[in-house]
Amino acid sequence: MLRKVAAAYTVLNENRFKIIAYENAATAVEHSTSEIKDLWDDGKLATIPGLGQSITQHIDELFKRGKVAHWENVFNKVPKAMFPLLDIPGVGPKTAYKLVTQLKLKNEQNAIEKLKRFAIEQKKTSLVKSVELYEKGAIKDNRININLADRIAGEMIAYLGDGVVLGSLRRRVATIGDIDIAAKTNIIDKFVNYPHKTEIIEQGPTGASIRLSNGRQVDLRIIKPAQWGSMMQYFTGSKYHNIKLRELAIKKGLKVNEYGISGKEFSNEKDFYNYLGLEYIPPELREDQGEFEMTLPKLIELKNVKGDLHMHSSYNDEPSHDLGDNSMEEMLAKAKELKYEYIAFTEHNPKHGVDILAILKRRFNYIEQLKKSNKYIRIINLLEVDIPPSGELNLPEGSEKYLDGILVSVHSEFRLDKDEMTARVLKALSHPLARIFAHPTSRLLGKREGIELDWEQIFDFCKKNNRAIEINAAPQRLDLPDVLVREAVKKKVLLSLGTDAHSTDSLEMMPYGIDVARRGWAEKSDIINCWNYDKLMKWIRG
DNA sequence: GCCGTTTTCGGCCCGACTGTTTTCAGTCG
Repeated sequence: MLRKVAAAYTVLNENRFKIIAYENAATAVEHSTSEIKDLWDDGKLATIPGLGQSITQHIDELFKRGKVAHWENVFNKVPKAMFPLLDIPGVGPKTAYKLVTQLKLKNEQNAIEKLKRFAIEQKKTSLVKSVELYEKGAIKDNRININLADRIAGEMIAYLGDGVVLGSLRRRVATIGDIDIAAKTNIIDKFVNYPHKTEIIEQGPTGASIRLSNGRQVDLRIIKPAQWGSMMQYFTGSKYHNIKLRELAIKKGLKVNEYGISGKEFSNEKDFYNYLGLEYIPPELREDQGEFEMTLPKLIELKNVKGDLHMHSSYNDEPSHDLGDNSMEEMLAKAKELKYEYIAFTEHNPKHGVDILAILKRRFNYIEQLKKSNKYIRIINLLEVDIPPSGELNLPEGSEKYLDGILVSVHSEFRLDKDEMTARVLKALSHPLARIFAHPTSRLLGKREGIELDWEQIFDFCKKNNRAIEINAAPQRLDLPDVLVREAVKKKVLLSLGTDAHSTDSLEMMPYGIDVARRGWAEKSDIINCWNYDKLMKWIRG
């Protein structure tokens, strides 16, 4: 709605800063950690920067009456059929309006279809191309998980023999659109002849863009060494970080662009930031989320992690869900390779209708044996237990004899409403063995939205009752999401890192969890896996 | 329309690319 207002205002030649204000408001809503409706319920709408008095009032009206009189007025002044056209790349409000008027498009439903016919008839090739791009779904929701982007970028750089990644991939965002690569040597010819290329999108003296056979767009920029710092900074973004940076520069009487600061060039990023009176800001923090105003954290690093607290071996405890591919012994050998001090086995809980206590006892004995035969890695005996809708865990009295503690997590009935879901999770977390809330939103990137929870309640409960919340490092999960990690860190809620590995290979996914932790401003003191074994066990045993 | 450690008034990022009703508006990142 906010974007629609901005578009309509653009057509109506409203004050351009009012238009920007609406766009900023839309972005603020999209980036909010809470559903806007929930904030409204709690009367906290105005706490979101970018929503001022006027827009807050309009949103209030929207939730109370289902529509906003002022916005309806604005929409009525422009043709409805222009709005769907805005999804076409290269088509903004002005172009959409022009097209709709020219073609006398009346309704929203078939506007794009009619437009395409017109474009073909009039031989407007670039417009036809744009519509086709739109139809291919190349516009939105075409992001890939970060591990796939890493692989594509890695293969490309290996092929080129030069280059570093920029953009969202360098900021370690969970999902990636285009892949940006920068190089100091001119390798454009080699780049556009990449074997997996299907199309050269554009090619010029300072860079090129190609599309790969998997549909991914890769951009290459050749950067002069003297301008490496400012160019890296500019192309790493984020957009909002850069805008804030330039505003700050203006206040200091300086002008920032990708070539430098007021004409001065920078060969590295640190000097660039320092020149503006700022310390170097790690790429993961460049989202205009307080990195300019606040003292920067000493971010957690991979080497701080002393163990993995979520993994599934092939040990058969007759679980409700899948087993892992590798034995406990194989997982231990891999953990040794990763130089861990300890790991936790966290197979799924035994299913209904089996003798759970007998199974847990057998597993306990097996692990005790394993502890004796393996000298390098300390073993923690946990279990990942399903949270059913009732919140009642399928774990009989006496289980505590055979477990150090449990992770709890949601694996079914993802669509309960927020209050029911929160009650469900809090009930499970109240279980005396519960220590870690694993993959808390249960999202699967690009496949399944996360569950709805009252995060403030969950965080407060965990803080008060000494429960940890997991950052699941599996690249298809990355759950807790970074924005919620930030909230948890602000509230000093303990966090736990786990790969949720089902094989020895996936134990290597820990760096993706570190990325999320860093994007959430986590320091090593926020993460329980950075404790040594004794301290951790003391915490687990309560 | 939003916002504030110089401001409650007077600012609001910057440049590349595209197309063409040809020198600038529109769109994008």
